[in-house]
Amino acid sequence: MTTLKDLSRALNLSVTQVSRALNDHSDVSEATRERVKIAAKHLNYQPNISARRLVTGRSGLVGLVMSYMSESPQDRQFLDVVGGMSKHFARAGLQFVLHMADPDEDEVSVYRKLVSGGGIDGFVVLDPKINDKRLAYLKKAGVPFVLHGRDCVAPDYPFFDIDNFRVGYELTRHLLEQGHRRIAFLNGSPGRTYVAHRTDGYRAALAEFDVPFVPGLMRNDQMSEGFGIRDTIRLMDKVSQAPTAFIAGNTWIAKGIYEGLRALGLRVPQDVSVVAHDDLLPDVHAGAMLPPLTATESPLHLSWEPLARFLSASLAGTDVSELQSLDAARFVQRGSVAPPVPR
Amino acid sequence: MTTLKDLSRALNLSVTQVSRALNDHSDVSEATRERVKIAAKHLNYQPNISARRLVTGRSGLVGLVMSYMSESPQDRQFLDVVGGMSKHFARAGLQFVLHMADPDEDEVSVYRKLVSGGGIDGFVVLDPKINDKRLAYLKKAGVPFVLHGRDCVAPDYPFFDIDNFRVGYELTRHLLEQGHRRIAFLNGSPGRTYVAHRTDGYRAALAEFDVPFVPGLMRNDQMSEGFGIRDTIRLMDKVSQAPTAFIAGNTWIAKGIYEGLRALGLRVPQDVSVVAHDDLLPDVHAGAMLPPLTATESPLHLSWEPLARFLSASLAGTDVSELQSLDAARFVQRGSVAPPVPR
DNA sequence: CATGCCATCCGAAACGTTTCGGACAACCGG
DNA sequence: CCGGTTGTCCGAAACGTTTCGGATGGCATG
Repeated sequence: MTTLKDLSRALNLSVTQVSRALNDHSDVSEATRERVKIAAKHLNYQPNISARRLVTGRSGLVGLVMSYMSESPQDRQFLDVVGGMSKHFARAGLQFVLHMADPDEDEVSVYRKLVSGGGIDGFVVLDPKINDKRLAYLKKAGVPFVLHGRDCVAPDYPFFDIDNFRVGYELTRHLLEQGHRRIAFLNGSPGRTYVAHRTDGYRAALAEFDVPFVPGLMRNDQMSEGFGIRDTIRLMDKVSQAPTAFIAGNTWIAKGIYEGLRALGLRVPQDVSVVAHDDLLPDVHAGAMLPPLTATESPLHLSWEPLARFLSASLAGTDVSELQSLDAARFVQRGSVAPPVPR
Repeated sequence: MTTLKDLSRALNLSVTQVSRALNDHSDVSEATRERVKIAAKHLNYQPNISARRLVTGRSGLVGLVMSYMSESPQDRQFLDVVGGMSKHFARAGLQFVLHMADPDEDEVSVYRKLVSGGGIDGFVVLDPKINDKRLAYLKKAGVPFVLHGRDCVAPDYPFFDIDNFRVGYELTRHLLEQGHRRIAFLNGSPGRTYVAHRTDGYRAALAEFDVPFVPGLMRNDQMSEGFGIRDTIRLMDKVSQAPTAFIAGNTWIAKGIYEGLRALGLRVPQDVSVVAHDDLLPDVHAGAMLPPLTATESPLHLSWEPLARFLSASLAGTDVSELQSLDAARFVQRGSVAPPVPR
């Protein structure tokens, strides 16, 4: 293993200057900086993390904590999430530590342990809940993190999110404009912030059209095809109050809705309209469904790069204001919406 | 943060003795050991792992390098693999670093880079190829690793493998005993060691029954349903030389074979017999197929725990001989095999 | 020519731990 | 009483990095 001392010997420089050259400090001439960097590459020098961490507070390690819920539909996104993060952190020179927590272990204590004993510089936090305990801890402890999603409208930490209020609003409004008044929303798991944001958008659009909010039309469950099938049938069974249109939280749910409706002998969009939010997941394409599904779309796989970038920049001291991104989903009209049939 | 120095001051002892007391070394009296441990707990002492790692040369980090092949069917195992590893390493007090390599980057150089910083203590290596360059490098560099699979019959490194020779042998032999003589084998990707081992078992069984090996009946491709469908149809199309039985490398392939045969109007097992190796993957259950699939079974998800255990034990200095495990797959007879129909 | 400034460099300390080599006393057998 | 053993202890070095405080020489300014 090559150390700074080896380099300094080889270059006839002090250890100090070599270190400063490699870390792009100010008081080292351009010529020697070049010389040092070339030699470092040539001798295949890699800084010793432990030594660096001992003297600075930093380890060059970033973490992602997940809890293992076997067989949940999210699992299919897992490669995308973890692979994407890892790849981008590797490029930023950070090592990506994946910690799979025991499901019965307290979430916060996992973070605490990793911070105090494991020396992890910062975290990527996914899937925020309302009043998220992890966020509360990380904020209080002053540990850097980046969030996929948001806690509130204007947080003071780095985040990457899409405008889920608008997603809810636009999908609902589109249906309202076509004349629908009983609109069911098969949303995601309760307690998630993005689900709440979409609900807010939904209610805002209803309010604009003076349509009362009917709690029974808002369904919350883990996003899956099964949820779509089940709740479609349950909702359509209440004949007199059955919805004329459905909003699906993602394309898996939408696929379930399609199947549920087909099972009931109903056609999309002639009998019932359907719209969805489309994360552009690898396995279900809204445009390839029959009929093609009208949706707001926003590729989930584009999240990992900015998340990784934001966290490494945050560790490097970049101001929070530059590390916040709120994307708007794109509304794509296809063939799954028609005016409601009168009953 | 309390350090050893703080403790030594408070206890009126040397730093050395405090360290030795806490680490249960021999030459410290029982009395002071107690005294030290109580004080440590009282002052809430946490050893600084960076300092410890600096002096011991260990980082406490273990790595898994994967290359990102988007959309390959392996992706569905990814959560299982990575999640399982992470969980078990966390229990062993090791941090699990996942490195997603750029597909165009040289495999070996990735390892070299990770090793040379004193960064990573050891690796888990998956999916060994014949003449695997990663193994060659790790062996030469003296970096600890554990392999899922084997290089050769009796390697000198820790590994966890199942007896793939026997898998090939038993499945083939079972079909031979039922009278089959033209047996197709839809195996895995070429170049993998386990694929070669299964092929060897297949050939050994054929030889015992004096059945010549027909190269055209051995098909190698990435394990997927599509492979099963395609090659079943291609093989059955050569009417006069069509196989009377199929061996599938895993249950995805088997599912493809079932579908291919159904598409051709052929029944299992009346017209064609099928057997497979079953990794007990989460999404396709051999016993739940129609007809239930006769298979050798060996749960893949039981691999991760021993792999993690072997690697951490290897790092702790346990002898290699105790860190090698070769499991036999269990042969389960179900309803997918019948004697061949005479043509 | 004296002064100050700038660019470039270096020695040494520091981070907190483990461990090597030795010190000191007490005790034992001869 | 002596040599050796045993049970406790300690000082100091080492791990590889960053960084503080200064050192040196060249150059322009007055």
